[in-house]
Amino acid sequence: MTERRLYLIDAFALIFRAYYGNMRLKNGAAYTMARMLLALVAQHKPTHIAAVFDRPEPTFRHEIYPEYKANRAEMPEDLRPQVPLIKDLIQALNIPVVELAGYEADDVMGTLARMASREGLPTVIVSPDKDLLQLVDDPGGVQVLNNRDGEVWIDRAGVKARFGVWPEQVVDVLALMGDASDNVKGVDGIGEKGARDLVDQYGSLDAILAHRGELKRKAHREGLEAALDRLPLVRRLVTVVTDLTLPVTPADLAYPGVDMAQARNAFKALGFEQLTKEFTAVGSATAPAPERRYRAAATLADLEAAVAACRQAGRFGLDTETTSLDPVRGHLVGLSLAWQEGDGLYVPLAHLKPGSEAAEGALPGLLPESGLPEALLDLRGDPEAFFDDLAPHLDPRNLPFREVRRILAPLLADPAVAKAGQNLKYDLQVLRRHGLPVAGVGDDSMVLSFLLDARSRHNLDDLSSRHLDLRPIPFEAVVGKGKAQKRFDEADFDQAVQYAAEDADLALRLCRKLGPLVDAAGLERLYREVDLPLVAVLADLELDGVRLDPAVLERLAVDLRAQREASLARAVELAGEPFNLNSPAQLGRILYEKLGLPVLKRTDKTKAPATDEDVLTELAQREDGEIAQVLLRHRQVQKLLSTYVEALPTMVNPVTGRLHTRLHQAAVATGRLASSDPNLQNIPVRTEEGRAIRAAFVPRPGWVFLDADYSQIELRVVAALAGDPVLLGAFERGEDIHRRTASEVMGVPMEAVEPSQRSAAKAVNFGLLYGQGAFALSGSLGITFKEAKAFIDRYFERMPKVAEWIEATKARALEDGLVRTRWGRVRPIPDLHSSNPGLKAQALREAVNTVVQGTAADIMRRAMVRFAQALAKEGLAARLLLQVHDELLVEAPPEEADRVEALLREAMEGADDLGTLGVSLAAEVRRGANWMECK
DNA sequence: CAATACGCGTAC
DNA sequence: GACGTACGCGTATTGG
Repeated sequence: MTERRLYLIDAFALIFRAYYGNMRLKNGAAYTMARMLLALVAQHKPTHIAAVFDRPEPTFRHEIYPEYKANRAEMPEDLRPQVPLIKDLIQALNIPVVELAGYEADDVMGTLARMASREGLPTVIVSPDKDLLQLVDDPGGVQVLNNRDGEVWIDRAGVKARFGVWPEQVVDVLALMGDASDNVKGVDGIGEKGARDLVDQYGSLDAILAHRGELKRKAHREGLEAALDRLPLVRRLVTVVTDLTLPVTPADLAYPGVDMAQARNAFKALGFEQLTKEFTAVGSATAPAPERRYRAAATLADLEAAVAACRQAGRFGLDTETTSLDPVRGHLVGLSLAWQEGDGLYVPLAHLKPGSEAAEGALPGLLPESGLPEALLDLRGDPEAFFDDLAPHLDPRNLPFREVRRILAPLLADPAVAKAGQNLKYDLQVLRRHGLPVAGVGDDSMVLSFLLDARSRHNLDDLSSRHLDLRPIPFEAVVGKGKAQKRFDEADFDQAVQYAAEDADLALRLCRKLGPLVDAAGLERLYREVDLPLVAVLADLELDGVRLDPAVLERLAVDLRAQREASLARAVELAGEPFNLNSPAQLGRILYEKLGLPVLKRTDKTKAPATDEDVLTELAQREDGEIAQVLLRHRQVQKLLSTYVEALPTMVNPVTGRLHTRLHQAAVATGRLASSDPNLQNIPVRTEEGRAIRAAFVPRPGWVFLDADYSQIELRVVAALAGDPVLLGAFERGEDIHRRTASEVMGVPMEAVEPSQRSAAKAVNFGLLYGQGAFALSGSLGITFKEAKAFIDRYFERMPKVAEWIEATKARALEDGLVRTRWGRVRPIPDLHSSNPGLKAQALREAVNTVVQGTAADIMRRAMVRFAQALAKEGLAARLLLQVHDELLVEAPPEEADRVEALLREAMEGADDLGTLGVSLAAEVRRGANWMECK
């Protein structure tokens, strides 16, 4: 018999969470609410339960304080109609709905909880709202279940731990800090932290008031003095009422359990197909779990049998579990193999003993500050020694790493056995760092999904529900969320097994499903010859990293900090008061309210007066514009310092001494790669000062950098796709394309083109790629709209094929609702048929730009694969370090430099071998002792 | 405290 | 309305 307990659901709080968690589906809030309640009922088997709602009528709080909740936004349009549906749904689940006019759900729950306590019935309040912590009372009394972050139970000690004070002190804290969302003002100068500290120190609000003259902080003393009259009212507003007269008693809330048929009818009426199906099954009172054959390997013989089965199958799903999402941090905790659908074997390697002290620093072999496994990072360390050190802390259910490695290594390294995974790049990196190199990347569900639709989401959860109609165990369900989040090696063992084995199974199933779709879409070659081999190329690139010389940046930092201080001082002097130069809001007040400068532009979202570079440049021209000038300089310096000069050195990996960026293959809708942590695709180059940062990027000692740029690759793509003879001719003759454009459009001979004419032509050429209009061109060139329009018109007159191609591309996009690159990569563009003319125009620009940018991106991907293959074939030591859209950075030993340069040029210039473009590609290679010298 | 939004600025 | 694709920093707000 389960323990008697009353569960009180804070209905609106959960509904809002359900709503924001599932906005995309029609009736998404109702659906998610149903799922949450079913999970709660299945997991906790409550003996008593109620869903408590707020009523729309004003409450006693409005009566004693008219402004109560006056700032509340209306309920979202698409949520309001769901509320009655949700009420019906809850009742269909046999859960009683309780509400009382004039009082909020909090008060009803408070009263019910107190009544239950008196009857000896323990109560659990399910809510993320901190206000309810005041009701907590144990042992055997009231607990709060915050199921926002996984599941967090909060008892008296929990309130103290999370909120800093005991439950009976919560109202005092709330009174001091107020509640912005209810429009209740607390004490000026006291925020949440201040309130907690004060109550903790003095014990209660009354005690604080009695000692208000002695408080340390002036702001606290003055704030309290000013709020003295208001505080009793505030305290009453935030206090939950526990003595209402209710039409129900806890005994009335006994829970009979879900009635399958009744629930099924409700789900069906709401159109929840999956749930309807689940509840159609005969049998138990709760939703039947789909059959899982997921288990952990208990012995090495289990593993050996699995390896044999994988070999037999010729391909298997592979997934690794680690202590960190960052592929160059953390260590292997286990790995999963799945060789037939529905099965999955998890191999546990480094799960900690339950309840063992798992503080990061306490684990042997981890660098104390970063938690990095030292032995594993530089690829030369000894992973087995690391696991030996770990052994005393490990759960006995783990298998010994040394033996597992011996058994698995040949399978993983065998290119004839295909590995299927979700984001295999990550697994490749983790395994290689543990002395388990992988060959035979057979399929990657993330890469497949990206090829089919570059716009959608590609994580395992989304893919599984979209393509398999399965909802995998959420990662958070295993490790928790927020403060209570654990590392994977600390998670519950059995849950970890299910989660991990499922991932390998799902990846295998997704690849089986998506592979044929990619083939059917005519994308097989793009997948097999570009995107799939790119996975291993990027894995290596990221692991290699690039060397950074911190001394270069430190010198730069000293100089820039001095400049920043000087401009700060001058700006404050000109403003007449101190302010935060980094705050556009504060800056706006100074510029436009205090100094009375004219507002030239407003921001898009909030219509606040803009303070961007354009505006400041304009203001700087004025007599009283010195402050704008100073700010421009400050902005530039601050940007360089905060984003690059001070940030980059902190991201250097302490073991490798190198910067390991991440390159994302399935991130950019056009097919470009994206770089992050740090982003090395936006290192400054335009200004001299910014460029100096590139001098800190250096090859390993004794080696050289080779840096290769595609020349005008996007314009070449346009020329080829449009078949424009003027542009194609210019490229074939190796001419300066902007000069040629100027010559054609302005009707002057090539040698007579003025620099200003060339730069105008250059602007038009770039604008072309983005679908720029005359208005924007006039702005960027500082000419009139009329002049710009005439310029563009003449451009298309001289190059009519380009105009035709643009129109044809738009027409095709409108017909298909999507665009494709030269090699078939797909990007759906939903707004193409928008009734909003602005959105539609934007969609058309996106369509044209995507074909150009995406085709160039495909070519660059292919070039990277070709180059990596060439290096491997010739057994060279040179390494590919970075890709910046049209540029590849390589480091090589000096004796390899000539050969590598030839290979690099060949790889890039011949990279349209998947479907000839019809224009020659040109790559320019430079050498240098640092990245700056390569420009 | 953390997550999120915003304004801004860097790259190609 | 009027130029496409990204990522990151600092500030300010929110958390229902």
